[in-house]
Amino acid sequence: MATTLLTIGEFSRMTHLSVKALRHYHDVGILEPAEVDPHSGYRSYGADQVTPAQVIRRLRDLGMPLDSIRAVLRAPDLAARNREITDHLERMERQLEQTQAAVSGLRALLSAPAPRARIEFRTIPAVTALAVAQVVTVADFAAWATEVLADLTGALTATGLAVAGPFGALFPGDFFELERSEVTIFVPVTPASETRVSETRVSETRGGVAGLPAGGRVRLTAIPGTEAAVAVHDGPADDVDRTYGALGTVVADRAIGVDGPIREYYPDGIGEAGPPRTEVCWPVFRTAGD
Amino acid sequence: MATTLLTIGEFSRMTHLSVKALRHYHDVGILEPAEVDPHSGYRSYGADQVTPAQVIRRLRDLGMPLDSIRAVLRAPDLAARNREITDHLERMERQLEQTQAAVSGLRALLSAPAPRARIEFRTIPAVTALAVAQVVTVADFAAWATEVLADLTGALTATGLAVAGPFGALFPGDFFELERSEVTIFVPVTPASETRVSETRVSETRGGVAGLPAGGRVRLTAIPGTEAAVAVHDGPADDVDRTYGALGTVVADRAIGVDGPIREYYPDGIGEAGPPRTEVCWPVFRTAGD
DNA sequence: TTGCTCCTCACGTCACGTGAGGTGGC
DNA sequence: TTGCTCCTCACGTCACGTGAGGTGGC
Repeated sequence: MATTLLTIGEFSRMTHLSVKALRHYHDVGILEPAEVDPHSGYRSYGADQVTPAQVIRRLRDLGMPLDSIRAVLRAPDLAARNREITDHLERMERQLEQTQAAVSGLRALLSAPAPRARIEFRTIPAVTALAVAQVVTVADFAAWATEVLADLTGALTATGLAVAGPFGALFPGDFFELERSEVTIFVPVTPASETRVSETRVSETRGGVAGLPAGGRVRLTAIPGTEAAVAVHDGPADDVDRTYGALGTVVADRAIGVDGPIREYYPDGIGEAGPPRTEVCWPVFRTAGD
Repeated sequence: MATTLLTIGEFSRMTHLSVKALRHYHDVGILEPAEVDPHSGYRSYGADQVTPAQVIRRLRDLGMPLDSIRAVLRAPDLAARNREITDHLERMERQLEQTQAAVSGLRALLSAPAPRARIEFRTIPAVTALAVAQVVTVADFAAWATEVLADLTGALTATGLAVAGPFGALFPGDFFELERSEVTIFVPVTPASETRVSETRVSETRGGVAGLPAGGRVRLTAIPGTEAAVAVHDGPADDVDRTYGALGTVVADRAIGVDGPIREYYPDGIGEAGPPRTEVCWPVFRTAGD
């Protein structure tokens, strides 16, 4: 039974998709016309393609990229289809949260003066830590950090190591400059006596710790010490750049910045209960005046 | 007093804007470095540029285009600045509403079968109407329609003409195909006897009606009649394409579509109280079987 | 001197929109 | 035959990201 065929113009009027969009969807294989005249190139659409076209229109209205739409349309079953869609809705939700944070952050920025960060200089000792290091982008950092925290918490239990300080993270300079670099999240531990090793030994024996799964990404690592100018950021994570700005200004004015990753510590722990405080540590070379 | 100068890398770390973004903002004149070395091209930023940079970051997080950000930064006073920002927030709000409509529309589309539109064939007579015709895009239509309805309501009062039927709109085919065309919104009226004129006369004397402001866009116009297949859409405006699809399918199957604009009538009036019903009228050439 | 930072093109991305220039079908 | 619909390039949009290839500064 041949279904009624429609010209691209008729099909456009019926679906409220522009002719240009329909041709594009053909080009990228998202909505192939039922027939294409081999001589003239004229496209013909079937009446049964109206519903798929309407689905496409709504997914585009949701801001879903064409690649994801293709995945939805070609999903082998309802579960896979729903996964694609809910994944996208979650992405949108995260974006909405970011937008809301930007609104309130902007209000704060325009109404309040720049926070004159209270800055202290601190000597941070080297420690042994359970750590995960991976190349991530700024955009992916929050989601990645959540996973890593779960892994580190699991590793603490598995190894029985005692926590020796707050969770922290190392950000190489180019993480902010390129929006992508190898970030380390760590939790300092007191190694049990039988696993206590020199820093060198630790680096050499990465992963060779009882309780750490061999294939996992958590490693027992040496986190180097540093001298740093430290400011506490008390507020939403999205506004941490204000503290970076205030801290960087002071360092540029009054101290000698040195190489080495910027680090953050989370002294309140990291839970879902409101924004935790963040200690931002900017490596410096201390002079007598500090 | 010279403010501390920072390299682009330092400035990037302090503001969490990527180096590439900073160079781009320089290129398009949104954030000019305090100094540029004429020999090496090296950019230097002042510590006092950190706050503007943070504002830019938040406006970008709000999805504000760079042109609007430039307008915000160069606004002569707080009122102008706030106007730019609230304008953008309103655009975002409208987009959010559309997204929500898409979510519920998608749910309906995936769960319920295509509405088997109840279709009737109707002969629509020519009428005289107060009307506004203007080239608009699909994206702008809703906002534009709201304005026009206010104008038409005002014109009804001003002229004292009696309403002779529900509000309606004419959409040429290429409105959907190109997403932009001349749309007409109208309200049929019974001309007072002294202004009653033949259709031809009406066309010739556009605007020459007592009470209509000469410079306004409302005109007394003849709306031609037509024969049409009609389906009623009962639901959100964003889902009207479902009725278009069902109606177009029936027309393609069972009748002879003819030229002429698609029209919509709004028999419940157009208020803020929930989605009004929409009669969608598709021009056809009737045959004996209908 | 090495290695790091910074520089400038030139091109890619994404989902189409905007013409230009031409042809098919009633 | 006219005029409308449809066709295919080729290029533009927007806010940068991604290299390539090269230079400055400590």
